[in-house]
Amino acid sequence: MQIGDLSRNAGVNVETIRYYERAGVLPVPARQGNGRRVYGEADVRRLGFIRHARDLGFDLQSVRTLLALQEQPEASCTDASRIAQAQLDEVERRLAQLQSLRAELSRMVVECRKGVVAECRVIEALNTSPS
Amino acid sequence: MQIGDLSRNAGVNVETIRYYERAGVLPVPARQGNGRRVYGEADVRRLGFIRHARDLGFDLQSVRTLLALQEQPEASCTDASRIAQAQLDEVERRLAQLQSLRAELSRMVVECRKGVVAECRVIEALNTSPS
DNA sequence: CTTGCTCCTGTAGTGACTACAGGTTGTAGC
DNA sequence: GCTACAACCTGTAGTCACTACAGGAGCAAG
Repeated sequence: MQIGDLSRNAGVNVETIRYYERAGVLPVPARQGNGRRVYGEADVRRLGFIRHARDLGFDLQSVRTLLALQEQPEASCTDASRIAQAQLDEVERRLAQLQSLRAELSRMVVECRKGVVAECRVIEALNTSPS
Repeated sequence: MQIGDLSRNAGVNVETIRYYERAGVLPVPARQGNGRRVYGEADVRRLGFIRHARDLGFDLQSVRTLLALQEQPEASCTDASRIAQAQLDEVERRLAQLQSLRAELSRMVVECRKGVVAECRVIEALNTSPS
């Protein structure tokens, strides 16, 4: 599989794949005789993981940590647990934040009677200092 | 009021205020004889609006639209509602994914505590998701 | 009159991409 | 074999929303 196939299979831009390699979240792949990158199924899964983690708002450093967690050998279960716990705390924090965002956005949308701007709850909500 | 006061009153970085001016979300202010920017209460409110919108995840283009709408009280607020709804959809999508990640991380931590060598399924947890 | 703060402009750095220039390789049709 | 063209390569620059810093000017207090 070369980079274009990986791109189609994982739904990730070719340029982004090369960027992830430079950023160290994708392993440096083998090359064909002509210099082209060769990938396998594992790379498709890894890319899928990276995209989901990114969509959830984790930065690439956290992605590196999560990937390392995935690759922890049996021996370092304590380490793995500690890393997982830290990520869990972060996820909980992010969940709480998103839930309050949702509450506010949802209130804005529900209360908007789709009338004139003068009575618009969306605009009004933004003019009110955040709770 | 000069830029430092506005910064303190609105809780926004001085550099960010100048950036917002360049970006066209804050109006170009009057200047004192010495070239310093002069602001009024309206700017404090506008900055509050911008920060609140940014905190809710709206990008500056959406902020520009919302600000433009705010200045036309007789216009329809359909646009504002649409922008807010799009943002709400995005937040709900992320919430769903984060909840499945939380479940997986939590399972790993619990299994580690039990002394079981947890088989990490973070990648699977994130690959078997919607969107 | 020096110290120190705030202000000014302009440029560069950040993270995570995205796009493009300019060159090489592989393949398909003639 | 020749030509066209897609897919690949490297390297650099642009995007967004800031943030930081260099280098200089203005002003107030000690």
